[in-house]
Amino acid sequence: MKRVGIKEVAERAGVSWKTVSNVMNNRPVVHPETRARVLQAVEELGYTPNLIGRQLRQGSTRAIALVVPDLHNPYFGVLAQTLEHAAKQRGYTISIEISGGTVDIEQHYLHGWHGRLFDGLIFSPSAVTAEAIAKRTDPTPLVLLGERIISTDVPHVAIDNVASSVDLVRHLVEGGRRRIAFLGADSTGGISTGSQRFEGYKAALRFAGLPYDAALVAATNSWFRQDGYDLAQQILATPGVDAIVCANDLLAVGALAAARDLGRQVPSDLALVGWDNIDEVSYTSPGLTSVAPDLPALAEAALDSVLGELAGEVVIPHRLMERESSAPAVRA
Amino acid sequence: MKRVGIKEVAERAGVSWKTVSNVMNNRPVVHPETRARVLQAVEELGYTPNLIGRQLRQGSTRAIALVVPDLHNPYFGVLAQTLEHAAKQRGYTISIEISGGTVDIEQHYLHGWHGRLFDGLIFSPSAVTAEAIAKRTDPTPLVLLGERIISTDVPHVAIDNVASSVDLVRHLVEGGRRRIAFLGADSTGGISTGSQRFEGYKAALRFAGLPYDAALVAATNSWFRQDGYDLAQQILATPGVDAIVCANDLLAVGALAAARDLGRQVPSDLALVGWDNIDEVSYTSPGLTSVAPDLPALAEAALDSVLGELAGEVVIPHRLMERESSAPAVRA
DNA sequence: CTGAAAGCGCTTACAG
DNA sequence: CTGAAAGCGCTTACAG
Repeated sequence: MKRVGIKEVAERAGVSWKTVSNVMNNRPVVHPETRARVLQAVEELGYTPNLIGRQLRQGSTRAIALVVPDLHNPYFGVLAQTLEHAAKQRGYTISIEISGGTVDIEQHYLHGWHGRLFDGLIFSPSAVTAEAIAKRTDPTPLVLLGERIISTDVPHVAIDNVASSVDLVRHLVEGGRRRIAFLGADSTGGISTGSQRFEGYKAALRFAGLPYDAALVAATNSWFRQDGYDLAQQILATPGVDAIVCANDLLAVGALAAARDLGRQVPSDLALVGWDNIDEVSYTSPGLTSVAPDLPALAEAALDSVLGELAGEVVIPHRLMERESSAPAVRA
Repeated sequence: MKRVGIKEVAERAGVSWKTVSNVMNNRPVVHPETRARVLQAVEELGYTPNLIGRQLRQGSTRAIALVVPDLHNPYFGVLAQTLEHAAKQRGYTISIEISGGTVDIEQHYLHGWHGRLFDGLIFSPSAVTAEAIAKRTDPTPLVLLGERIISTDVPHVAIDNVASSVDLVRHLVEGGRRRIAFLGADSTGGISTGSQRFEGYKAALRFAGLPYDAALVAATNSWFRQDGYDLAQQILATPGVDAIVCANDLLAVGALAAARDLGRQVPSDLALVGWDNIDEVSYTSPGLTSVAPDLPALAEAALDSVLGELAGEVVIPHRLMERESSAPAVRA
């Protein structure tokens, strides 16, 4: 089936192909009757404009790449969908790119090896270092999601990870928890989402007058359910733990399964909390308390930033979604 | 920052830009020394080829769109990632497109209004009708995921939905279940994934000599956790139900929550099973039995089909992942 | 092995 | 309001 081009349409409508272009782009300069003739020809021939030609000429694709590490975490799927919705309002498209958390692929996007296919990059960094980002020469606008990587002046958008962590710990303390563990500290020592949540945890413990105990901290940069399961087993070997702050919901889901297998009751003898508020945590037993980022706000801010309407750092509101997993401990 | 083009590279290397093109495409015709000079110029100038130019010239993007209804279902994220991995081996890219389950957007892709951005379409149909697909004139190769929509000869790739449903029901019967409900029958009456799973359910009941009871069937084409929760409540109002076959895992997760809220014990007085084998069902309490499609096989078949190396219908192997939710009933 | 020309399908000034 | 020309950045034959 031969593809029909703008020339065939012009010929059938008896106009120049420039006029067809004007009609397709809804420019007001076309005589209504001419426009009608053109539209009819378009209809009859089933013409659809070739966007590649337009993109080449305009030097823009009106597509923005969202680079995420892994779609096994449903948070990223929902994030992508929220962004897609917001981008559409502005006449842009979101392209979901999976980095697999590998340095190679992350670099690929950072350094423009994607070949101008995107007008901007919304980047959820995983493996790449701050230096690599700083060395960047590719002019594609970039915004980072999550914590600022130290020493770069790249714009970034995130909730306040320290504050939200403090909120969680205060909530646990108010519920009577005293031996609160942390699962998901950064294992590389950089500034990351995990490290900031860990900072908030330590600050809140201090404020509450609770001792910090390194035995109650498990470090990992792999945040899947199985990691939560394995590390919670480890944490719960220490006696007396009555709560675990998990650096994301997937870890909390895994920790919940571990608690169950160890015969620990949630929430009566163990509280569990996390971040992201993925759909799943409303349906676990018990439901898991989670920090919910304002996803629509995040999407708007990321787009504003990547489209050059906003610079620097943006802090997104968050909300503590309290569920049964952190209900007050039953005091003896 | 001005973008550097192929001409600047050619100039700096002292060759014609055609030679640069030859080097970039790893064509063997270039003198090693010339190639080295070119590569050095590329490096020094930070040149990255503009893929839009190439795509326009070649009439191909080497990108395949995966059109899915909604990324709130984690199955589609994992499917996308599997496809992406498989496509990369073949030098192709996957573009995840979200239809929102709306006819408009589905039509958009089916009828080529995407503007030649994709060399092929892997389509998980949700709202679109068989007629709309049959009326298609756009020449972009198309493969459907899931059940064949009746009366079209478009290639499709799916597990055997009838057989897998029979497998589930037999498993339940062997576990001693006798009043088995079905959640997720097609509410529109067409041929769909839901309708085929429902057919398998009815066939298996008949084979097992169990009566079919319409009161035990809940129809819905919305397959999220909340739908499962609501409809399971409804089904469980009928006394004696000892198992529910849910048309996907999300429905089963919702049904599990409903059972819990109604004080029903899973699996001792109610068994629950589903399809898709999403990660989540290994961590619910109890774990949910699910039909696992062979995702890598599905990805390969979908690519073979859309790239024209395979025609017609492909049936993908599936496996029954037995978990605690369908453990044999304790007989009195 | 390298060079000069043409063309992919559009849009962008510029005339008329 | 419409037309003829040029050009976006590449690759594809075709000569040499």
